[in-house]
Amino acid sequence: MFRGPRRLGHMSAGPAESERRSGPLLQHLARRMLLRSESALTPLGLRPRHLVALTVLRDSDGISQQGLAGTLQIDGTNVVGLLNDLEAAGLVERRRSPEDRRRHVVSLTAAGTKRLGEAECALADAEDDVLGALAPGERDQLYDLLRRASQGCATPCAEAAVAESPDAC
Amino acid sequence: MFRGPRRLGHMSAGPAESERRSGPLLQHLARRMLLRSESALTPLGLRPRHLVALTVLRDSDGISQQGLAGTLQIDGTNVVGLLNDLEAAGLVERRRSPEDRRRHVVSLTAAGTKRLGEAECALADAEDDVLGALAPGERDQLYDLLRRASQGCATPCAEAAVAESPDAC
DNA sequence: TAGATAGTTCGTGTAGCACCAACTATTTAT
DNA sequence: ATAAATAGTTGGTGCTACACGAACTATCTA
Repeated sequence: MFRGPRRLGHMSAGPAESERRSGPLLQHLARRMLLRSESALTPLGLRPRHLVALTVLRDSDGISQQGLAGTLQIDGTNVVGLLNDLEAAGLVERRRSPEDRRRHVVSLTAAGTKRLGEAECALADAEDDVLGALAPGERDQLYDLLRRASQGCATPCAEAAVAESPDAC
Repeated sequence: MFRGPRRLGHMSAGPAESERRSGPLLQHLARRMLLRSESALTPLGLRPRHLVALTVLRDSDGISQQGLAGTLQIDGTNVVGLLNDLEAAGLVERRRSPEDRRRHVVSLTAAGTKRLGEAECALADAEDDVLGALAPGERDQLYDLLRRASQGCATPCAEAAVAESPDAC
């Protein structure tokens, strides 16, 4: 039962169409993409999470490990292992920061940039598969939105949850 | 070393800017969203994965469990547990299909639709946090793209990987 | 000189899955 | 009618990607 019309214009409690959240869809599509990416990346010796790190590093080169932990939102101790992988493969470089010698400045190597490019080529099929319903222009649009969102919350996100908005929800 | 300009217009192997893939960014943002969603959903007795299922169910009501497994791309045996959770909470319903009585037709209950709406409200802060760099109109645009992509690969995706395209990559 | 901070290593725990086996109910093929 | 396939369920094992804690070094700051 209840397969009827979903009363779009309901007035009080029902969430208007505009109340829809991207979160669950983001997770859904990310998972689908993840599954297809794994096999595509294996020949390159990379895991999806490595690609995420490399992608983030391309946009924020010279970040500290702590900064990377903040951006990726994973624990610092796990960043170590992730970077160990990438550095062992010669894709990233850890250099001591001249200003604060406790810090490691992480950056892509030339090989890392190259490998990232190869990986993106290898992901073409996966993307065709998952985003097949979108026209090429729309995919560009999507990429643009994702990238801007990603850069926008580069680091500061972590403690912004205090803002008290009188949301009508 | 090699911090110099990244030779964007390189001619042969280097991936043009247009070769960028959404996959890694999708994963990145999905993770950020996931982390914030967990705490927001706890008071509602839901996990992020439940929200994904409910969201998918809203768009493909009356799907079979196998169909759901295909859409979510998780093993059928795990779908059982997921639906057990949701059914125990009264949010979804399993009815035997009249045409094929082996099948369970899964659909949102009224309570499920309501809870999903509440959850979407609860996710407002998380979304503000993660998609804060996007203007409201852009968020709508993003949602629209994600949803269309999601519906586009509803089920058939699984075995489409055979298409042989002469990609120049 | 003492304490904080960045990174490292090791170790434990957990959630979300995949995957296998065995079973029931039901449908389809022979 | 009987066999084989299919949808779902249950229970179990194992893996991966993390979180989180403890202990340590090097370095910076008070």
